[in-house]
Amino acid sequence: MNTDVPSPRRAPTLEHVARVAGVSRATVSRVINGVRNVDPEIADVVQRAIAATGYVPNRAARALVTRRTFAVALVVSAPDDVAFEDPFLGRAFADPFFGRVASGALAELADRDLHMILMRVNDEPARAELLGHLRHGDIDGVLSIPVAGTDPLPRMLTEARVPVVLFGRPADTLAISYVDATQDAGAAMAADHLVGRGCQRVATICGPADTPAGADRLTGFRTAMARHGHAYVPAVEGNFTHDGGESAMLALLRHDPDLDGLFVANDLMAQGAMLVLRDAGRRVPEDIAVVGFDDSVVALSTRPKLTTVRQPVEEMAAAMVRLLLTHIEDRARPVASVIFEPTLVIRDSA
Amino acid sequence: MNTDVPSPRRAPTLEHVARVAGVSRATVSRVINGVRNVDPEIADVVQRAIAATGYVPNRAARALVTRRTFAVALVVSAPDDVAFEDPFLGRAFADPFFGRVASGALAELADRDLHMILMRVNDEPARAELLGHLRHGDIDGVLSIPVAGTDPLPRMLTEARVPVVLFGRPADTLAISYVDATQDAGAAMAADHLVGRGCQRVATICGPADTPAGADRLTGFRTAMARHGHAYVPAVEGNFTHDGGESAMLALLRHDPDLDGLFVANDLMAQGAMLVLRDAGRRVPEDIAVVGFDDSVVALSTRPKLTTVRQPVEEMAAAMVRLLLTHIEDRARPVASVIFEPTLVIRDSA
DNA sequence: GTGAAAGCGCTAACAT
DNA sequence: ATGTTAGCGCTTTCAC
Repeated sequence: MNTDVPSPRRAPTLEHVARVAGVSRATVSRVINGVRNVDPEIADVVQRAIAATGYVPNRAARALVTRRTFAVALVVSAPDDVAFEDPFLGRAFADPFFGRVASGALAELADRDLHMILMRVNDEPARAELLGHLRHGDIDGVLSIPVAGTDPLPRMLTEARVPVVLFGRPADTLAISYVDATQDAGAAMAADHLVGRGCQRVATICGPADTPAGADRLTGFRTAMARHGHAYVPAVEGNFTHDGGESAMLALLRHDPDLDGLFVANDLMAQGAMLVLRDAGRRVPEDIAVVGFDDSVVALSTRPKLTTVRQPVEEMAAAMVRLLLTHIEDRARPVASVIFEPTLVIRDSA
Repeated sequence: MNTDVPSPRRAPTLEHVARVAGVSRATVSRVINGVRNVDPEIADVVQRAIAATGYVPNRAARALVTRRTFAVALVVSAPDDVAFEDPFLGRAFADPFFGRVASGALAELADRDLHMILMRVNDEPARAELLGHLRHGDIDGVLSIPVAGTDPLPRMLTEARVPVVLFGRPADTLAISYVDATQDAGAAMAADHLVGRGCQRVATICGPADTPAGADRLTGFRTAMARHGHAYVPAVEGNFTHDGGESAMLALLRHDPDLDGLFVANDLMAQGAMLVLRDAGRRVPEDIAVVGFDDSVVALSTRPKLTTVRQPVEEMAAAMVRLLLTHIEDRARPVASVIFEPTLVIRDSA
């Protein structure tokens, strides 16, 4: 192995490695990409040359020929009428939920040397641009976190036949891959727990009816309550924000002042609701037991600490990555979904 | 203009556009990159051809020759001993603060068609990899959010002479560009406000001494209090988390039970502190006035709502992007910093 | 099993 | 002012 090749000031290329190893570029390329047809002896020399030169493949060059960029987009998408300055969406990145998704996906991507490009799309030009990137091969696929049920992006992505995985089932019936948790089962756990501790007058603050998560949690909760003999459960819809939780709680209290159990469709709203309950002189859990959903960081910052249904968001995000990769590697692969089971985390509020 | 060129099933290339427009690739390239030497007439024909074909430049090809990828990394970095599962860092992405930075930077980048790659680096391999990407030209530059003062990354980036901008001034004296707010001035506003409303026994929950923000806010606060005749201000250090705020408040109360004013170095800790105060039977602001720092979303979810020093985080992040671009465009450009002024947002806690 | 050679789509000299 | 040409660094037939 020829060791006195001058080290270039630019990053070493395949060519350099090849010269150092005394072989051709093609062989080095084969070694790097793990193609079988390589003599172990030669492979070894090449490996040493790679180490000696500190060679790292150039992504752009590789992307140009393979038509894969080894980058996926994590997109937070919303319909046109939802501005990211809205309380609902302004939260998008600030929301602990988003942080967990990003975190889980990142861990899985980093292991594979894939880059994660963060994008926010909430208007037609942005959607067109995203599609352009995909079609053009600037991005290999997309992990999408839809924040509203009316978002047109999932359908566009599906029709463009582009690798995509959604967080949560799509609002419309769509042939699209997604990762979700059994929202209804989670809500049922909340119901069982509330009933189990003896609550008789139970209500719920549910999520927006046009979001699958909102709808499923409400249905699951009502079904389980019915099973326990509570045919009717008062529900007020909130928008998944802290303030939304406050207003919903106010409305609920006005209507049913003697509640002794409450299921809130996410922790942020539960936090708001608990503030209102305290202002109203209700003790939690003595007067009214409260169960949230998500197990986000805010569940630990309520007083008392929030009992809540935990979604394994990080693992779900990791699963999204794995699923997306199968689609990227085989464009013909049929859509699939991966469903996780939530768990009840019992703390002090119920 | 030749319009009957068959549309390729692959994304159109410069070549296609050139054929449609009846000119050479070079000319099309020139109009796309806004090089002057183009006949307005021809430029117009080319523009139409671009529109007709739906042409979008291929990033990989462009990156290969220009040695610019038009992508910057937003890195959340920490020293080796800080695991991202720590309460301190687990927050990283979940922290509303991070969300604001990402949001502000993204807006500025999107306007320029630059991609934002999210990275988390908290060990040596990750640091080496990041440096490799930079040196290799896989990434044009980095926006760094250091979460602890002892982080070695800023120095490494500086020494590698790579385009980088920090959020907040570096912990060490380093020739590095950064964007910051006048932390001491912000803390002084809190002091003035507390003294202005008549507080006599004032303490502070400060941030980690090894973070510039923590240190500056403490110094600024003490200096301003001294100016008002309060030579000594009790301080307990917290770690910028909700729980940290709780423990610090507990310690403070044990030591100085009769406080009537409190400055907390960030909103998250203020939230925790207020919970402890309530448990201790202290009314805010009647018994003790509380001022936070940041004006993050949690400032609106405390009871009473938190009076706090606002940092214009989104604008600061946008400034980081602009500063970074100057470094990317001119590698020899001397380091610079941009400093913003915080403002006091008066709500109900003080 | 290995090398030679062609190109991926683009920009930037260099000619004209 | 425009076209021609030579690569950027890599993968991938296709010969051998």
